Amino acid sequence: MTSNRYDPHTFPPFAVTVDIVVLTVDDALSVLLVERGADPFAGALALPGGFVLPDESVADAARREMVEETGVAEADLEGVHLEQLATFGEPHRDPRMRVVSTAYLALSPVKPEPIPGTDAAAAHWVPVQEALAGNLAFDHAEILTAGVERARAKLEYTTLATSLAGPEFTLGELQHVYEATWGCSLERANFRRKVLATRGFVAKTRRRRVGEAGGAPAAVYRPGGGELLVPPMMRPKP
Amino acid sequence: MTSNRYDPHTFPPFAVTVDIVVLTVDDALSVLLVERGADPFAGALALPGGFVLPDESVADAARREMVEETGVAEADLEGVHLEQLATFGEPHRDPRMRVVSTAYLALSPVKPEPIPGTDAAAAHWVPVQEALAGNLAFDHAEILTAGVERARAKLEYTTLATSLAGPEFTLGELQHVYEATWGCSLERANFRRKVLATRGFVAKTRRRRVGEAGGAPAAVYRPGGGELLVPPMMRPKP
DNA sequence: CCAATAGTGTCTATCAGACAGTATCGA
DNA sequence: TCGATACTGTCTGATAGACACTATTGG
Repeated sequence: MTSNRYDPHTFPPFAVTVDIVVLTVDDALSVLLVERGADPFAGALALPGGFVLPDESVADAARREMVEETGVAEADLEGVHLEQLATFGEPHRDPRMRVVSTAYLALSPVKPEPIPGTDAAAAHWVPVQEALAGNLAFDHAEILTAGVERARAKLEYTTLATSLAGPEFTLGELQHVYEATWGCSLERANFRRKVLATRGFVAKTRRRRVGEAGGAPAAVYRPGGGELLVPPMMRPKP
Repeated sequence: MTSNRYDPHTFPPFAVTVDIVVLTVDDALSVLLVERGADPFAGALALPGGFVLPDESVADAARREMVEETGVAEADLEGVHLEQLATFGEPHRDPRMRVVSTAYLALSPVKPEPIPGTDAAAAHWVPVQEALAGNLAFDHAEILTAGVERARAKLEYTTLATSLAGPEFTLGELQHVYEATWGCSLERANFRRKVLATRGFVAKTRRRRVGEAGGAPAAVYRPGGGELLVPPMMRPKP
């Protein structure tokens, strides 16, 4: 290790930012995007994010931006799963300067309403498919793709779908989270068997709920406390 | 998005580095560490790494450090699997200045010999268990733990074990890679059945090889080209 | 009544765990 | 010969896929 390589006086200066892929399941899997006001990419859609502050950890910056830019109430952050996704560090990914950005993945059961008068006012939900078909700013299409892939993979071997389904949900809703995220349909009976047979996946409440389209009232469940799904939920081929 | 947040003239400057967790399987799962010459942590063991240069991507920096600090010949990099692990950005992880480090995970089939007269001269292989029991510099114990966890998980659902077993290997050697990485023993017959039944995992060569401890000559295999293992290789509980 | 959703039961193919048994090397 | 490793075969239990059937709601 040559000495100059760690010399604090000669280090090459970088800007470090966080970008957040906030996903939720409505009808389709959707991502929260903000409209850029200034160049470059003025008017284009971008992931919410911003600079890491000098005395703040990268993870703290991600949590702060969640509150500032997405309108998630600080109290609601409890129910939102937030994890580090990957770091993007191509030299010219931002045309103005050298910026290294650490992307985070957030899975939110609710759709926080953009709050007028705040940074979050420019935010709105866009179906992922639509977002990737349009032109996102910077390399945010690549980041979004990585986020969606991570979410899809994690539904296989963790109980994270319960984070997307909300604090309370029916098995039908939980199945819809899987189907919207994976973009395929699952056998109802087999899905139920798998979920109920996996210890710690879901916990039954005493209540039942009637869906919007009628049908028999469904039992209401809560997340079961477990984290891992072994063996994993199988994902169909096509 | 407030305008000052992206003002190139007011951004908080950070140093960005890469740290590399190079793993190989000898008798035990081992990691390449370098002895630090200067404070802080002078004399302590650390992961190889260094600054990202101003015109270099973070991934390129990782590849460059692999060559400069680990003694892997540039040509041998072909056979080494290198992937981004995670980014560590606590404010005081380096006591001298604000450093954000992106960790990479490298899986190498060979043990590159430290080359005298280069940065790699200070490098040597240490069993992972031993490395974690000692005192690594900075937050490198945390980074190493993350690397080992990633490697263990990836052996389950990818064919990456073939990267650790080398360009050519016997099924016994491949099984040893799993056992050393997971720290458990597997049923020989079931392991063989799983590996051979998975398309694209291994490809048979015409040759056979006799092991060090005698025994019948084993068929020699090459990596089979596939990436994913579906369904995954099951990992025993204890 | 019908449409739609919730919930249950069952048959079958697949696959992992366990273990027995044979074959082939070096010493 | 023995010890060690390579390789094959088989039984069993667990589980996923497919599908049929019943139950309960709203309209």
